[in-house]
Amino acid sequence: MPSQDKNVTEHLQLLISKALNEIDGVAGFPVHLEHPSDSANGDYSTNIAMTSFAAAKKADPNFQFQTPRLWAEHIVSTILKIKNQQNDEIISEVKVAGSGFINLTLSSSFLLNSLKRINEQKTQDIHNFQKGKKIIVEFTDPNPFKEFHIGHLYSNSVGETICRLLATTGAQVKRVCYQGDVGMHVAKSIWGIRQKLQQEKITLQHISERSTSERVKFLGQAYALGATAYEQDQNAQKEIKAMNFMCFRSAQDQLVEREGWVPQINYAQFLQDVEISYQEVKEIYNTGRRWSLEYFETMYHRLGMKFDDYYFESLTAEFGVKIVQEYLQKGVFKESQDAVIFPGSEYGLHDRVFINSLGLPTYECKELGLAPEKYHRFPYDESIIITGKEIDEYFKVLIIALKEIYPDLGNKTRHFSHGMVRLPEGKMSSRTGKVLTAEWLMDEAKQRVMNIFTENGTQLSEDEIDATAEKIGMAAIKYALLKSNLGADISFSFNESLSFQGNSGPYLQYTYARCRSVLAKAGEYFPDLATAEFEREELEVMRQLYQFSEVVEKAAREFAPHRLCTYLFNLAQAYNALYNAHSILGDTVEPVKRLLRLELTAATARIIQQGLDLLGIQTVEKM
RNA sequence: GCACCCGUAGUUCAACGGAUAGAAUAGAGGAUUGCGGAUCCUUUGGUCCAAGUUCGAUUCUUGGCGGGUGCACCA
Repeated sequence: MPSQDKNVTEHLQLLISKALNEIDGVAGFPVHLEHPSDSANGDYSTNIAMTSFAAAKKADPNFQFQTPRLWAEHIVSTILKIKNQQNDEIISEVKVAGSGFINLTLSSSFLLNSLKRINEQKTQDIHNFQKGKKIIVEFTDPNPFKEFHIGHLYSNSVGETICRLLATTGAQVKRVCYQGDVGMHVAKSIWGIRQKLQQEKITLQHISERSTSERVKFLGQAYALGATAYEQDQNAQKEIKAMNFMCFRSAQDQLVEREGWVPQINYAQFLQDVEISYQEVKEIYNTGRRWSLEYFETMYHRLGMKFDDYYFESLTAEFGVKIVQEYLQKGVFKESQDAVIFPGSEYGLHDRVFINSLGLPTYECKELGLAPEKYHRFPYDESIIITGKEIDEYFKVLIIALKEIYPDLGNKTRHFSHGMVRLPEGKMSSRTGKVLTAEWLMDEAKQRVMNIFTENGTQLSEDEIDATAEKIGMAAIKYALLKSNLGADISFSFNESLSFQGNSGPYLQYTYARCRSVLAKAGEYFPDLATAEFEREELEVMRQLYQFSEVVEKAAREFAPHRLCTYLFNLAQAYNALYNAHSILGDTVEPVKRLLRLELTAATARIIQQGLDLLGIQTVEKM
């Protein structure tokens, strides 16, 4: 007897393969199984008869089957023969349908067994096909001194889910965040801070005493001030450029002090006739940077995740410059118009600047320094980088360059991108100040939940309301971000994304809470499932339940969290339909049915909880 | 102009080359003297266009049309 339901799909594939081996001309033919969209066509379906028809006809001169359908009948009879030989009780029916599909229906004993199994285990087993594999995943990547906006929230939600999916397949996952703590955006902020301190006649110390979000608000205003001045005031522009060099230098100084690093760039040359005090800029820089990073931590905490390590551009800049200079000598890079470029056009892509004409590293150069540094700290088997899709083109060039320099690291690196967060009002911009911050969105979602509590009533006590509203609001946001395919843009209209009806995070939480409520009312019971005739709604729930581990594995393999969302929603729908059609605890319900339905309720709750957890979403017992 | 991504109900999204293209939402109509009505049921409505490959194309190829993003010293 084969293992019951460790992996049904593989078991069925094996069964069909055995049958094919007994038929001339199709031995070893790949068997493809799928779940028919209409359950009237069974639980599994294979198109093997259609795909192998031509080959079988060619291989056998005495081929006697006129159509794929007749050919399918022949395969089915062989499958049934094997099934009887090995006393297979997993499938109850195998038959031909349509133009030659072979449909397989799972037996009720199999379905009952998998139901039982789900409820016996605290967490469901997922095939650990990546056991021991070390995977480093970079995501979110907000820039210190700037807003943590909803694009970062999107990247964070996607990244965290990917990490959880990879971990559940056995991988050892390292979550890392890479942050742009140097560059013009930082210099603009510093200029703005200095200006504001002078205007408002206050010191950094005064701001330090304010709350984290107050400080961040201050930084945001400072950036806006600096950005505007940069465009309108030539003198300010000159000062900002100087401050930029000072920031780089400050980071370099630290590296020199800490590990005796040999400076790669002489920043002093850019600072000869500058009147601004390096010490002053350095202090503003270090303080503002710290405020920002502290603020980001509060965001990660609220999002329910934690990074294992952080990388900064100030560091990778130095590393990158060293690498580029070394490989310029070796001919990987070229000089062009006083800059150092990677000739991507020779690889069918486009050229990119790695060191600009002033001798400063660009983002590309820094990223090149990042790869070996990541490997140095965590010798990975695979490196995943998740970003918005606006840098797709650039990443293609970067990975080619990486492969030229460190073939091993280059081959281990994969870039995944998600779409843009589109708003009805147009694209987000930090310059026009029309940024939607993650914090604002999370507060807004929470407030909407509070409003629903007020309107519809709630079963929660006063002191539970706040924490629960937070969980439901977060569920609404994360689910809205994760439920569709990663490639396309997300349209973020509030009424759609924060709707708590239909295909939403709160719908799943509601279903979970409903299940828990039923189980609490049922009190203690002893599962003793007996095979009986199933109602249609009961059958539909069971047909969803056994697929959980399969769906999770697929979502992990394909980096497609939306598959898990779709699955959980289908399960919840099937359960709610059962709930509405049949009584569970009513007096007239037969004991056998009561037990079955309670087991279905318990399993649904478990699967929803585990599934939502993989999406980084918490369940609530009451709402 | 060139490159990449994307065109599916009014809207937001599914569909590993498979069967009658599924959901949600909006619209219309309904359901509880019961376990949570943030639920459920019924109904209206769709593959941008044209060729090609295939037993079979929303999916693959080519060409249009439409949208997004990017195209050297920002990240």
